[in-house]
Amino acid sequence: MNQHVTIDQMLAAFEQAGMRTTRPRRAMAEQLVVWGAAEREFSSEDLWHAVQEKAPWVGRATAYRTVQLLQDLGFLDRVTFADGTERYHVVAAGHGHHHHLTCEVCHRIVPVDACIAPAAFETMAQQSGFAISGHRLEIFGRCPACQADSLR
Amino acid sequence: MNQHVTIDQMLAAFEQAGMRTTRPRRAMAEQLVVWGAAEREFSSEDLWHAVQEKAPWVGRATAYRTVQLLQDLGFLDRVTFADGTERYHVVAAGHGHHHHLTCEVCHRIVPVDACIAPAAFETMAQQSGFAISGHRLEIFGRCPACQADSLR
DNA sequence: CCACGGAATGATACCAAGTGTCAAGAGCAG
DNA sequence: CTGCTCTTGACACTTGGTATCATTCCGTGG
Repeated sequence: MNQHVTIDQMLAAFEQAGMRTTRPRRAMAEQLVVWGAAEREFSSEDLWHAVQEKAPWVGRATAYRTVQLLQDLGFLDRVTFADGTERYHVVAAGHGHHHHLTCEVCHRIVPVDACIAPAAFETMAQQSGFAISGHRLEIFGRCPACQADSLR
Repeated sequence: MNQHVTIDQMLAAFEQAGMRTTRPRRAMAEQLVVWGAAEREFSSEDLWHAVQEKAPWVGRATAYRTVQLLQDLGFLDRVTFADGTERYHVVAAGHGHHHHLTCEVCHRIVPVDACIAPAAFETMAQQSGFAISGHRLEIFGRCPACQADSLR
């Protein structure tokens, strides 16, 4: 469990979705695997810049399109930080429903399993009449390293 | 309870915070009270446009500044919708900690009291070592009216 | 009632992030 | 290899928000 995603998995997902495995997509998958292993978060713009160092011919629009795509395919998670910025990170393979605890200083991300009780959803659905389809939970804090830093 | 905010309350809050009750702020407070009563959500840009009809001399920057300010003062809540857009709405007076259930079609907002159990925060704090400082929970669904619409 | 100091404003320029368009390029099936 | 079509790259454009700064106008103290 908590295995990091491989390039082959991403490319296979493209094929399976009836999409082509093109050179730009391979280049970006490579970069994302690296960032996934390092558990680093990034914006679409970041991805574009990083990929350009290895493959300068990749266009900006393509980077944005690919991030959108990989998000839809479930390889990327959009995470909101305490300062309101939104970035992405590579979701670990075989990781089910979870949310994110993020450091408001260094932006480190820790997945957490905690969530609202299903019964609570049931209750609010009945009280409001809504058909509930999804939710997002973001938890903010300061990671151990940044707590230590602020004491100095 | 669940009383809507009045213009006087907003202006009093400005004074109490050592800020001036200027003409633009009055104009925006008026608009916000209307939207608050109608439980309508809006962006900073929306506010600017709306206020301009009554007070064309109000500048864009001022609208943005005022929204930021009122958010800090606790009169406005930032709400995230299912499509990822972020907008504001006037928080009802005397309403404590709560989250939002939003309609993914018409953007209607319903406040809900449900939240994570304090014990769960305790657990994740201990497991991760983080000092937890805050959180955001957004719940998405389809309101009764929009469910009915989609059947037609 | 007036005058003054500084907060607040409005105009404008600017910036970052993301989208739409479309001709050209390149997977992949046959 | 060939051709169809998905995908791309370039770039103009839009949107949403911020920085700057001279000018305005609150609100206090006289």
